Amino acid sequence: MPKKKEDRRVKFTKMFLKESLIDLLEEKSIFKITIKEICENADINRATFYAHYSDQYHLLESIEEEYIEKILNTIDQDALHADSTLNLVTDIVTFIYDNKKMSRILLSDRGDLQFQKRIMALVHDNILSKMKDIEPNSLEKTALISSFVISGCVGVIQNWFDNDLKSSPEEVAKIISDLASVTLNMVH
Amino acid sequence: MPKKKEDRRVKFTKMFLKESLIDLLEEKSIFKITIKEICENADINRATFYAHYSDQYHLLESIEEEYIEKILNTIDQDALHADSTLNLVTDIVTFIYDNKKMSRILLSDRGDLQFQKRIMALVHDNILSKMKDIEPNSLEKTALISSFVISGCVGVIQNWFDNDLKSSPEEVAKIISDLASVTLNMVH
DNA sequence: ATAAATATTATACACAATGTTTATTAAGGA
DNA sequence: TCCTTAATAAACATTGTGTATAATATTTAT
Repeated sequence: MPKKKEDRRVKFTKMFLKESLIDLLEEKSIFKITIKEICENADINRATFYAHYSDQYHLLESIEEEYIEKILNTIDQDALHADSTLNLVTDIVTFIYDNKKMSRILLSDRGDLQFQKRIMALVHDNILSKMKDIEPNSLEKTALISSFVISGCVGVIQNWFDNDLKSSPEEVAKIISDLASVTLNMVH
Repeated sequence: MPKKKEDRRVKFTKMFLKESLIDLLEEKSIFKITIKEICENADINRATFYAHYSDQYHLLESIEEEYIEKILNTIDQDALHADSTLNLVTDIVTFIYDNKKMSRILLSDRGDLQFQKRIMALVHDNILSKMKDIEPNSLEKTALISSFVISGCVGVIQNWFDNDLKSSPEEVAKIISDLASVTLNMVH
C-alpha cells in the first residue's frame, strides 16, 4: 500500500478530479463524459489529469476501489461480531443506504455490471463460507446458482433505487437474505 | 411496421453496417468503437452511415431490436402450444444457444444491462401471468423479488457463457425454471 | 427500356477532444 | 532556507465528428 508518502498537492488534485467526475456521473454515463469536461469542472489543468490517470475509466476505477474498500471494512467488522447472515446483509444494505449518492451512481443500471457483481460476490462468498455442507459433485450447478444469487442481488438493489429507496434497509436486507437462503439451499 | 418499401440499397447498407458492428463488438465494447471504424470495416461511406443512424448506439439498438423480435417470436410460438414454464424457458435458452454469436455479444458482462433485463423480463412476465394467485397487498416485496429473478437469470446466462456453454440448454433451463419457481413462491 | 427518383460516393470543411511537450510558476518536504 | 516536485499555460499534430455539396450509380415505376 503506497499511500502515506503522497504530496498534499497530489492528494488535493485527485480529490478534486474524483469529486468532479462524481458530479458529472449524476447527470450522464461515463461514456459521454470527456476528460476536458472533468478538468474544467474541477478547475484542474488537463495535463495534470494525464499525470495521474490515463482516462475517465481509470479515474472511475479509483472511485470504485475506494467504495469497495469501505464495503470490505463493513464485512470485516461484521466478521468480528460473527453474527448471522441477516446481520451481515443488513449492514451492507445499510451501508449502501447511508452512501446513497455514491451507491446510486455506482450501482445503477448504467453502471459497470462487472463491478456490481464483484460487490455482491463479496457478500455471497461470505455467506457460502458459512454453509459448509456443500457437496462438491455438482460444481457446475452450484456455479450457476451462485451467479443467480449474485446478479439477483444486483437487481434487487437497482430496483430499490429505481423506487427511490421506498423500503427500509432492514426490509430489503430481509428479502435478500431470505432469497439467498432459499436459492442456495437448492445446491443440495 | 414500415418495412416492405425499403430500397434494396438501403437494406444492403444497413446489413453491412450491422455486420461490421457485430464484427467489432466481438473484440471490444461499443464505447471504444468509432463510427469511422464501423464504416471502414463495412466499406460504406461515413456520410451514408449518418443517413440511417445517429451514432454507434443507435445502430446497436437496431441490432438489439432484431434480437428481441426473434425472442418474441419464440415466446409467441410457445404460447400456442400452451405448455409448462419449463418448456418456455427451455425454448428461450435453446434460442440463446442456437444464436451463440449474437447472444454472447448482447448478453455479456460488457453489454447493455437494461437490454438484458428487458429480455429476461419478457420471460418473467410470461411466467408470472400463469401464476394468478398473487396477493396484491405486498406489491413492494413482489417487485423486489421479481427484480431478483430477472437479474438472476441474466447472471446465470452470463455465467453459462463465461464457462463456454459447458452445460446443455436443457440443464440451464431446468435450473432457471427451478430457481424462478422457488423464489417466486416466496411472494406469498 | 427509359426516365425520374433516390441512394451512395468522394471530397471538403469547421469544430472538438485527445495526448504529448515545453517552459514557467507555485508549493511542498527536509 | 533550499531543493524537489507538482501544477500550469500554451502550443501542437492527430483523430473523430457532423454536415454540406456535387457527381455518380442504382433502383423503381412507368
